[in-house]
Amino acid sequence: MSQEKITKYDHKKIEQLWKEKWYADNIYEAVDFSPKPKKYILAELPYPSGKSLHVGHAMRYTVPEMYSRFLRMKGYNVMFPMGWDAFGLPTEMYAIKNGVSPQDATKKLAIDYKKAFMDIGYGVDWNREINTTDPEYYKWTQWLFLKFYENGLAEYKDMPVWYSQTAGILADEEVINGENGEKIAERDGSKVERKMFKQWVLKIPAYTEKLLEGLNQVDFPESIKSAQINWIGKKEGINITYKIKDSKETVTVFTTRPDTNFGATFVVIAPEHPLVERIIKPEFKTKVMEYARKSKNKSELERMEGGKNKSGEFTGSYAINGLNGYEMPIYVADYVLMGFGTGVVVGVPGHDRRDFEFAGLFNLPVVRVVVGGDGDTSDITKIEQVQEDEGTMINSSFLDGMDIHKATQKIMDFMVEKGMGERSTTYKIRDWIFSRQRYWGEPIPVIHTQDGKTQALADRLLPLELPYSNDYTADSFGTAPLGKLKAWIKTQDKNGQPAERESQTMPTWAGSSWYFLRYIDPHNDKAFADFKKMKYWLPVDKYFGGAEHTTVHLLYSRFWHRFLYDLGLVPCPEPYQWRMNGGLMLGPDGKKMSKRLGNIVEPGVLIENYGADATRIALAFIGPYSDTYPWNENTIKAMWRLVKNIYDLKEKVVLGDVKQDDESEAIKKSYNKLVKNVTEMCNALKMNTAISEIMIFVNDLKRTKTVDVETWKGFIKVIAPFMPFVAEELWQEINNFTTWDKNNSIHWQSWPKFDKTQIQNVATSLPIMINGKIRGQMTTTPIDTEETIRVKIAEDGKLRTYLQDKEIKKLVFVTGKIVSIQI
RNA sequence: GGGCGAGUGGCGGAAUGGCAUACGCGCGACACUUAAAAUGUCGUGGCCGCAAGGUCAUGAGGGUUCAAGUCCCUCCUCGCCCACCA
Repeated sequence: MSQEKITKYDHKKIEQLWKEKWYADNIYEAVDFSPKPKKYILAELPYPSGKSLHVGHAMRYTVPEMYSRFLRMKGYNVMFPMGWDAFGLPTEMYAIKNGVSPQDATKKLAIDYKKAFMDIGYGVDWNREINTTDPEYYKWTQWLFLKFYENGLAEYKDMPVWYSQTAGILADEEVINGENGEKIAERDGSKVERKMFKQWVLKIPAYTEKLLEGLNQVDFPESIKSAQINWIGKKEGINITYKIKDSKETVTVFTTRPDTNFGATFVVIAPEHPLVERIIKPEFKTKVMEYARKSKNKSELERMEGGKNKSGEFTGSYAINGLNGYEMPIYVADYVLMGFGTGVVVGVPGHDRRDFEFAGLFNLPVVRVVVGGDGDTSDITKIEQVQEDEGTMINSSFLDGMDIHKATQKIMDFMVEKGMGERSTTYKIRDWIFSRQRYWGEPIPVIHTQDGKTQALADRLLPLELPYSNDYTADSFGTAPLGKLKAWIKTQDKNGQPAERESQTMPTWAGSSWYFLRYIDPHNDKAFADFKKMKYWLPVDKYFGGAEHTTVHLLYSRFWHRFLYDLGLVPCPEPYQWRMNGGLMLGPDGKKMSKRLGNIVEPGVLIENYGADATRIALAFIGPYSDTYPWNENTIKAMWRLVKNIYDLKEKVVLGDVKQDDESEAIKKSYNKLVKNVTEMCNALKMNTAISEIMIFVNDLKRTKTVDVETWKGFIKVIAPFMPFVAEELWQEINNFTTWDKNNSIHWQSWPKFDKTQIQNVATSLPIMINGKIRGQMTTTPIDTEETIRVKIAEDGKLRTYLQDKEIKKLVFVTGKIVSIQI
C-alpha cells in the first residue's frame, strides 16, 4: 500500500485518509487490565434526537476528548467511550415527524451520530459503543430496576404528578417555570396540571445521608456540591406536639426555629392533611371542606399568586402551646405544603414573613420574641420589622437574653425532656417518580396480579422487549400507550393465574443512570458488567457534562451506584471521582441556539468548509470549558489559517544538523516553553490557553528560516491531541512511513519532555519597582543575589535619577520576578 | 426570598499576591493587485506629549501588603439554579 503524498493543505484528503485507518485498527482501544495506569474519561452520552450533532454539544465533547488524547500520550490506558441515550420523547417525536418507527429512527440516528463523531476525529474505542434502547442493554436496566424492587426501594403508589396533554406524566424535575411564571413541560413547553396517578417511584430519600456523606469523598466543584446539598434539602429541627383544646387529638408541627415558640399565635394545616377532618368543628365544616377542594384544583400559577395574597379558613379548634398555655387557633391554608415536614406549621408572625402575612389576614396577634441589631422592641406592625436571621431572645421566659442559636438548642433540649417534642430531620427531596405514560422507554418488568399486588418478572424473562406499536399516545386518563396492546398486556403470574403487565415505561434517566458501568463490559451477557473489570476501571476519573444535570442525572446516578455498592454489585461507593460542568455555546447572535431562531451552527458544515482540525480547536479555543459564550464565525477562519500555517511550516524542516546560532537557540527555548506550558495547561484542562501557546510557538517558527527535525517532531506530538489529522499527516511524512502501521501512528507516541534548564538558566529582564511603580528593567541571571542586584541598581543611570539623595528603606528581591524598593 | 458564580480593551478572553490587557477576533496603515477578496508585514486600553516619557485604568468605595484583577470588608450590577420548603 502506498500513500499518496499531499503537498498542499487539503483537509478533506487528509481527514479521509487517516480516519479510515484509525477506526479500522481501533487505535483508541481501552484495554482491560492493562499494566499501564488507567484513566476513565467520561462525557455525558449524547441524546440523538435531531438530524445530527449540534455544535454546542460538540464543544462539550471536544475538550474532554483532547484531554483523553493527552493522557494516552502521557502513557495512560485511557477509556474515552461513547454511546447513545435514545429512549424518550424527542426520539419519539422525531420518529413521528419522519414517519418511521422509533426503533428504526434510533438505529439511523445512532449511525449518523457515530459518523459525525468520526468525522470530527474523536478518539473513541468504538468496540464499547452502547445504545440504551438496545434490548441487550435495557435487559440490564430492567434487571437493575428489579434489584430496587426486591429491596423495597421501588414501589407502586399514588403520587401527585404533573400532567400535560402532549408530554404526558412528568416528574418535578421535568417541569420548569415558563415565561409568565406558569409551570410548563420542559420537553415541549406545554401546560401542566397536578393529578394523582399510580406511579412507580424509587425511594431516593432512603439514601439522603449516604449521598450527602459521599460528597466528601469526591472532587466536585463547590457549586455542584452545594446544589446537590440544597436539592436534598436536609433540615434539622423538632417536631412539637400540641394538645388540642377539648379533644383527644394532638397536632404535630415541624420547625427549625423552636426558639421563637413563645411568640407562636396560631397553627396552620395543609388543606389535604388527614387531621383536618378529625379536628374540624361542625359549624366550620362546609367552608373548610370547600376551601380544601378548591386548593386541590388550584393550578400552580394560582398558588404562586396566592403567595402575594394569602388565604385560609378557621377550623374552630385550638392548639395549646405547652410552654405558656396560649390557645392557638388552628387554620387550614394552602401555603402549607403536605409534602414537607409534618404538613403543619406553627405560626410565628413576628419572625416569619409568610406567617406575618397570614396573621394580617385574620387579625391575629403578632408578638416580638427576638430583638435584632437595631434594638427595636416595639410592636411589630410592618413586614419590614419581621426578622429571622440574628438576634437575642425577649418575652420568652427562661430564654430571655440568649442568642437565638443558643436558645434553639436550649428549648429543644427542654421540649424533648418534657415530652413536648422530638428532634427531627426532614428532607426536601421526594420519591423519584420512575414511570412514564409513554411508548418509547424501557418496559417496567413487573406484572399486576388479580389480587392487586405486583410481582417481578423472573430474570430469565429479561429483557422484556418493548413491543412494536403504531400508537404512541396515552389516553387522557389511565391508559399508557402499551396498555392499548391488549394481547401484550395479558399475561400470567408465577402461579399461572391471569395477570397484566405494567403498561408504563421508565423515564429517560433510567438508561443513563448506569451507562458508565456498561462501557466497562459492553458485551457481557451474564452480568451488567464483570466485577473485576469494574474494579480495574472504576471510579470514573473525570466526568464532563451539562450543568442542567447537576441535580438530576448526576445525583440520581450516584444514588443507583451507591445502592449497587450496598448490594456488593459494584466495587466503590461513588461512581465519579471528579466532575466539571460544561458551558453553553450560544448562536452568533448571543442567543441560545434553537431551530426557531435559525441560529444553529452545525459542526458538519464547519468540518466540510474548514476541516475537522480547525473545527476542534475553534471549539476549544473560543473560551474556557465551563463558560457560556456566543459562536463567532471569524474564530474558525483564524483556526483554519493556523492549521494551514502549521502544515506549510514543514518546508522549513532541516533533516541534518542545523547551524547553531541565535535563531536556533531562540527556537529551542521557545519549544521547551511550549512543551512545559501545554503540559501544564492540559493537566489543568485549559485547552484554550494551551492552543494560545501553540499559536505563540507557530508565530516564532514563522519568523525563523529553519527548524531542526527533532524540534519539529516534538512539536507534532504537542499538537496531536488538538489537531489529530494534520498531526498524523505531518508525522507520517517526516518519518517517511510509506505503509500504515498503527504502531507508527502519532497517537501512539509518547508526550514530549522539556528541558528545564532551557527555560530557567537564561538571562531575563527583571522589573524594578520603586514605591509601587515600575521604573526600569534590568538583565539578571539566576545567580544574581540581593547583593549583586543592589550594586547593579546603584550603577544604573536611569534608576539613579529616582534614587538620588534618597535612602533605600526597604528592598525586596524575588528571584526571577521583581525588585521592589521603598524610598 | 435562598444558594452558587461572575464583573478586565470595540469583542471572546489571559494573568501560582510579583511587568494587567497573553492569544485570537475586529479595526487602522502599508505591501501584493487594474481593483476587490484572499494573503502577508507593522500598529492598536484612555489621556498629555513631536518624542523620550509621564499619567489614569481590571463594576464602586475602603482595608491588608514592599507589591492587589487576585486576599479582607461594604455596596452596585449581571448570570445560573432553587423557591409559600416552615
